[in-house]
Amino acid sequence: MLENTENQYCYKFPHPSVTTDTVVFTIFEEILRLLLIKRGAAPYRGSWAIPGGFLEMDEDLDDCARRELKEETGVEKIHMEQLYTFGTPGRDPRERVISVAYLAITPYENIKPVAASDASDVEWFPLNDLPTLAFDHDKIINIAHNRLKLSLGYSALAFKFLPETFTLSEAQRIYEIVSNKKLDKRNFRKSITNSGFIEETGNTRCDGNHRPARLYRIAH
Amino acid sequence: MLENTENQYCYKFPHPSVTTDTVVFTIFEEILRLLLIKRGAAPYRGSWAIPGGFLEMDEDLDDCARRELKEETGVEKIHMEQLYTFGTPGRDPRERVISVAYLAITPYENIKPVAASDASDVEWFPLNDLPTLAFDHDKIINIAHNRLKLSLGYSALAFKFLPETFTLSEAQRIYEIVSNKKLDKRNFRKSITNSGFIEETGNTRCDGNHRPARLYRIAH
DNA sequence: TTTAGTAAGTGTTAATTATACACCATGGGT
DNA sequence: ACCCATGGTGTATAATTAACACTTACTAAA
Repeated sequence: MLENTENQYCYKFPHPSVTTDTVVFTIFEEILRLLLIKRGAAPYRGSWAIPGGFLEMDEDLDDCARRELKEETGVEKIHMEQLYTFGTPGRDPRERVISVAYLAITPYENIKPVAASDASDVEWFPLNDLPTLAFDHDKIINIAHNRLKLSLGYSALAFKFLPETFTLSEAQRIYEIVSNKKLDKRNFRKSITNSGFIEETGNTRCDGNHRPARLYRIAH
Repeated sequence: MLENTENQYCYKFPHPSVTTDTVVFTIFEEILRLLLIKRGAAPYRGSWAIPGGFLEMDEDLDDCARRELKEETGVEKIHMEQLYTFGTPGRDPRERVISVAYLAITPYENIKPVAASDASDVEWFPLNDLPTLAFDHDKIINIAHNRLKLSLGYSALAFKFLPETFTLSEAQRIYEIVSNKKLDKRNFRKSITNSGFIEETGNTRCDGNHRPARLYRIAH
């Protein structure tokens, strides 16, 4: 950097902007949904987009993703992981923008999104019924969905959709919805209890006119 | 951007630099190695580092990674994929730098690295015997190695170490070296020929006083 | 209090996939 | 012709995955 006078930051070579953008997934009423904001500022003012914004100079990428998500939607304390970085020239009409995309997952009940900052609205949209999106956000969402499906088997990612305690039937529904495949109840329970991902809490919960279900939590 | 006079690029908000850095793997003499450059300029002048450099304003991230690799080492026409983006503040002493890291794989015979540009030297180093590295490049290499091992089973990545045609014994050696496990010859040949990744060329090659080996190539 | 309804919970068998293991084939070199 | 070195092949067992149906425990309504 060469000088800094009256809010001007000058460099010998041009620098791109860096943003983080986050694809937040949840499941509500048996449907995989994601969190979009309505943009309150240009460009794409009034369009729906995934939440995100510009990196500050003293913050780590992960922190930026969390901060922007919280600022625009109020959402915090959520599972987040880095997904992919998008930087094709022209993807933002203002200037060259490199966007580090994140994948986030939350139980629906855990959060109550509230629009603020650059967002004039926030809403959960079914993944299969999305509005037209700003920038290349459709592409980012596509990659996020692929990652989600791929990781299901190899990781405990699915449990990030569930609250702290949950029943095996609830867990099975998550797997079925994300993978879009029906699973066998007995085989599912066998493999999931043998996986070591989860453990019994010792409690049960009854939510209807039927036998109560045992509650589980993520192990350790 | 606000103005641009005499090679000064000014912005209302500070912008980080963006670089790409590439971890290039090969296998030579049964050892997994990676390509390092000796830095010809500050910071870390004289230290070894993975090749990379600053993003230009009109080029895509993938193109930048290829260009920088070619400029510094002469290496081109090589398999590359995006790995992870590193952006912890302070990782570069000059200014805030976001580095999009790439993973590359090449057959040893395909390329002949030659130092140029900011590199005063280029060399293949055994992964298990690396010098002290500039920046956080040890961390990047670590993540690249993990990705490499993880992807071995699920992808055709291993074949990127091999020339266009290769024998099954050569392929097996790649898998053994990367995973660091000895494999059974018959089981390996069964699984690899059933995987659909490769097909016979119809030719054979003889390189010694023994039966000639059938040659294979990546399918399609 | 009996009955009907609902989701929870449980084992066994068959099919597939992964693992372990040893010898003959084919060429070059002497 | 014989030796050497690597290429190439099949089968039997173990482990894993896939398919499949009934009983249990509770609520609510008759």
